[in-house]
Amino acid sequence: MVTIYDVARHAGVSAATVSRVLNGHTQVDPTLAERVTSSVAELGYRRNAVARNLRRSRTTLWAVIISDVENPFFTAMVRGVEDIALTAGYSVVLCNSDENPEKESNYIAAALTEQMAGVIISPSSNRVDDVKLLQDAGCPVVVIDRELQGSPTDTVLVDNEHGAELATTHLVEQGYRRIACIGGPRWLSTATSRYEGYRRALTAAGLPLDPALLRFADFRERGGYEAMASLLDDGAEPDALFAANNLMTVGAMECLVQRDRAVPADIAVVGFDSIPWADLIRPTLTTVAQPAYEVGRQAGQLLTRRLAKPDADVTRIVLPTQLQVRASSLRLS
Amino acid sequence: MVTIYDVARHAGVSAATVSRVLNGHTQVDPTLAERVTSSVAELGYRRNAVARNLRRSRTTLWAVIISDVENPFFTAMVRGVEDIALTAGYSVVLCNSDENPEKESNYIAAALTEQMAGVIISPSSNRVDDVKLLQDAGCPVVVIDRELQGSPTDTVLVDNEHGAELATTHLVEQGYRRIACIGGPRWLSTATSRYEGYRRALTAAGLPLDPALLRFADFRERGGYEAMASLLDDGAEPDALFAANNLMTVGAMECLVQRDRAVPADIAVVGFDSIPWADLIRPTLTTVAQPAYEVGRQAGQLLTRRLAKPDADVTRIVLPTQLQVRASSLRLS
DNA sequence: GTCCAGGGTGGAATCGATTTCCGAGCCGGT
DNA sequence: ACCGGCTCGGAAATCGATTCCACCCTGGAC
Repeated sequence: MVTIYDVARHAGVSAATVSRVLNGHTQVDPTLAERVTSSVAELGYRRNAVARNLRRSRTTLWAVIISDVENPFFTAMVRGVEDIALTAGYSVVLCNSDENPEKESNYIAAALTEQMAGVIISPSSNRVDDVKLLQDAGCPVVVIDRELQGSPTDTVLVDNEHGAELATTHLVEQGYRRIACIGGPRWLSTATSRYEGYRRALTAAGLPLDPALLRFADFRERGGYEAMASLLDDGAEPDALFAANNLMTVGAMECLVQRDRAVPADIAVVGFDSIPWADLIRPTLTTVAQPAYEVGRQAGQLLTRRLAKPDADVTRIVLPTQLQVRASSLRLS
Repeated sequence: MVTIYDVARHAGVSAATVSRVLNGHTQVDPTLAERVTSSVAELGYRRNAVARNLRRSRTTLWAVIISDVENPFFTAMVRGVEDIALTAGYSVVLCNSDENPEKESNYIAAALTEQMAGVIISPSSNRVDDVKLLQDAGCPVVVIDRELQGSPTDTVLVDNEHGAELATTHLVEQGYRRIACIGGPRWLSTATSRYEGYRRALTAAGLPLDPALLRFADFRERGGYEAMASLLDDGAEPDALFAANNLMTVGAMECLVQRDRAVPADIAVVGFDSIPWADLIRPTLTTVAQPAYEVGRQAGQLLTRRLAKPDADVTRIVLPTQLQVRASSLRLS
């Protein structure tokens, strides 16, 4: 393995000079600099980032800890983070916590021991401890998608409550009266906000909040499927459904397809968060679209800002959601 | 920041002993060990992985360089890699090359400078140079999904040619005669193999290979859309389509929907690689399913094996594909 | 009682880069 | 000719862990 000393010897300078040329902080005689760069090329030298990071006691890596790699929302978001990271000279390490608090803790511990420059996380639990751990260790953190109570942290969210309210109101306006809701895990702020939006829309419309029409699942496809099945089996007779995330919407739809319930004739459906290729699904799905990529970008920008100014005020960004009406929620005349 | 020396001082032992306790390689007096562990807990010590990696000149990180995070095939595969990595004591760093050879080169360079323990890559070009670079530096590499000519490397593939042949033959058997093909970038082995399978099936059936029915796109949704549009606009009059990957299938379908071409009545469709929620798409899509998760697992296992035995023989694993017939390819009677 | 084997421990070197500190050389002004 | 100030290069310290090596101590063999 060729080290900086080999380069120095080959170029007839000291290791310090090689380092200076490589990092370009201070002035170096152009002649020497030229000798150094050509020696680097000739020997095929690549600097050892581990040694470098140790000495500088910081890295150029961001850990992005997301709760589900297979959810298109998160992958789109990661793209947004990546684009910011690259322009700011950082690389992104993607960690998949799989909605599992234990895996999440492990990744956080790893981020600390690996001296990551910063962490962007969508917490899968509302344990504040882990995030606190990072902050106490001086590691900048940005929380995305889900709000964390208790410790002030830079956060990027979408307007979940308003989105859910729009979706539900839309169903009301279409004339649906028995609007069921498949909510997410109660400990996630996204789930509670979306449920709250649903509730608000119902009361605003003067409709009762019927517990028989409520189910809470796990934000996964299978959970959505089972919640829908239970709604149908228990005879709650919903005429419409609001599902609180994309995967559960899909699961619910699959259940409806399997049981030959026509959408929207028998049951109208609105989902939260868009679904790839929503146009190919029949009927096309009405969804509350979230600016996933933009969430990632904003989180990236927040992190770069905090890296530059560790003591800046804590920021909380809320991005708007948008109701995209398609066929699945329209009242057939 | 608390270091191993702080722990040593607090526990009244030497740093060497602390290290021995932490790593558990050699025997340490249980009394001392106990003192060390409680000091670690009390001081909240976390070992500095950067320093550790420098000294041991190896890390416990795998870089997984995939060509598109937003393609469900790759995310499923990553899950497979992850599961193996975790049990083997490694962490996975996911890098998204975005089918961009330059980004890919950057990630490879980063993997080298960061002293990654190993790399799993789905190359977005057929430049062997980059992969050679890794191997020359002694960094174990496993190539997945796409074959790389020229240098022997552990590889995990699926049986692309056979899968494509099955798909095309199926269309032939359904009575279609003007079967179009939207292929992928010619420099990717997946694209050429799938095209080859298509070609073989046609000649086996005694059908001509009509250039008017051929398009080559970029494995992306937009590319599939445009290829389909061009097939329709140029009056090639296909009665069926074989699309060489999932995203292009979706793009083509979107084009067909937009132009009111009924599937399969006007044009039958078979896609390579499955699509999430294929059951919700109308008509349901016939696809060649790949064992994405299993590809990842096998790649992970190959990597652990090579890490254990750097000189083991090069392995090439080919996993089977499977035709899943759904509505989009059936001849309506 | 002496010697030897061997487990357990601490001191110090080491990994490969960065960065501080200091001295050498050069320039222009007096 | 001398001096102050400035630029640039090199020697050496440093980051925080691991690990080699030397030493001590204990117990068993003779």
